[in-house]
Amino acid sequence: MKKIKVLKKQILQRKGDLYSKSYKVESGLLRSYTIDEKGKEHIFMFGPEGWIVTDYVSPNEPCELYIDALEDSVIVAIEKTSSQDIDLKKFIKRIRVLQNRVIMLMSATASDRYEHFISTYPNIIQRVPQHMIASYLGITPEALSSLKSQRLRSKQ
Amino acid sequence: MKKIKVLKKQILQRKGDLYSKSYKVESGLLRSYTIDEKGKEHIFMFGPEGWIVTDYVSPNEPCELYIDALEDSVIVAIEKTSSQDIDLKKFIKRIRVLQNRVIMLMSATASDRYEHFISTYPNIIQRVPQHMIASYLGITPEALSSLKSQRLRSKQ
DNA sequence: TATATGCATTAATGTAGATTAAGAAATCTA
DNA sequence: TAGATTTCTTAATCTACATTAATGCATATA
Repeated sequence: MKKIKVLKKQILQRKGDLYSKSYKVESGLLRSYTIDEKGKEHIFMFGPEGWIVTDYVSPNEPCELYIDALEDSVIVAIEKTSSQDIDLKKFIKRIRVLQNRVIMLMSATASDRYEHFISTYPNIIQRVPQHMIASYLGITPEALSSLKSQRLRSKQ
Repeated sequence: MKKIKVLKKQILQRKGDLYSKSYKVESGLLRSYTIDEKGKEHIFMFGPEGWIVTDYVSPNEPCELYIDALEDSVIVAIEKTSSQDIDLKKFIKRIRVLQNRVIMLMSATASDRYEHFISTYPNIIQRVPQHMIASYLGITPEALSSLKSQRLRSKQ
């Protein structure tokens, strides 16, 4: 149970790393993401205070995701092998989130996905740049920008 | 451990059901899917022989997915509460599959997703109608059809 | 303080895939 | 066997979002 201070932009884990850990966020904000063949980043998850950010791979498999800090943060690194923290309900919850994400990507418009995002994670929006929200939603920053101004216009 | 015979089109589980089980496929083919607000089906998973098809919700939560049989099948229903079958590696594997699906939906074209599908599940293609493959890929049957003929043309 | 770098917005143009519609082929069912 | 139903294909049109590019602003760095 070691508490670690990390600075904004610090990378905790890279794709391909072995012996990856889980990171419990005490304060600050982490994210996990991939980089595709075209060099484009795709954000999987934002991890604010209280969340656990991890790449769900078995302890000794090479990991799939990058994890870095979006703000200066204090985190606790947890060994994946220590079984006391393997909470099956967390796994199930994560699967449901991912299932839901797949449904959203297949059936909802970018606009719907944005509405869903701001109602689910209202506190995240102020803390991360727009292009990262776009990356999470699976659209370009430009598309998000015009989507937002349409939204404003239609509300007033 | 009860072995059940189910006929094609038989529904094993509906969204909202409580006390859902896991289904191990001995022979035949199952699928899990959702129906969105517009009434459109989205297939999550095809489950041929040897696979376990389940909705990853906690034993007593209402489930999210429909599960039905695409072929006459023989299956074994497994209680979720029986902890002997809770294999963490299976959960992790499922999460990775879903993670990968999210990446694919966000970064790959329909054509890339189709190529990926046929190389990952080559045996499924002959067994299910095209519109279900399309549903799995997140495109319309028409889009899949034209995509296939383009593919043929470019190969010969 | 000046200059570079990152970020958000807007507009024009392009394109993947949706929608609609119609017809042919295959499969089911009476 | 005949009609109904499901499946697949093709083609025309439409639209959501990508791409490209230009501009303004904020933040970082020398």
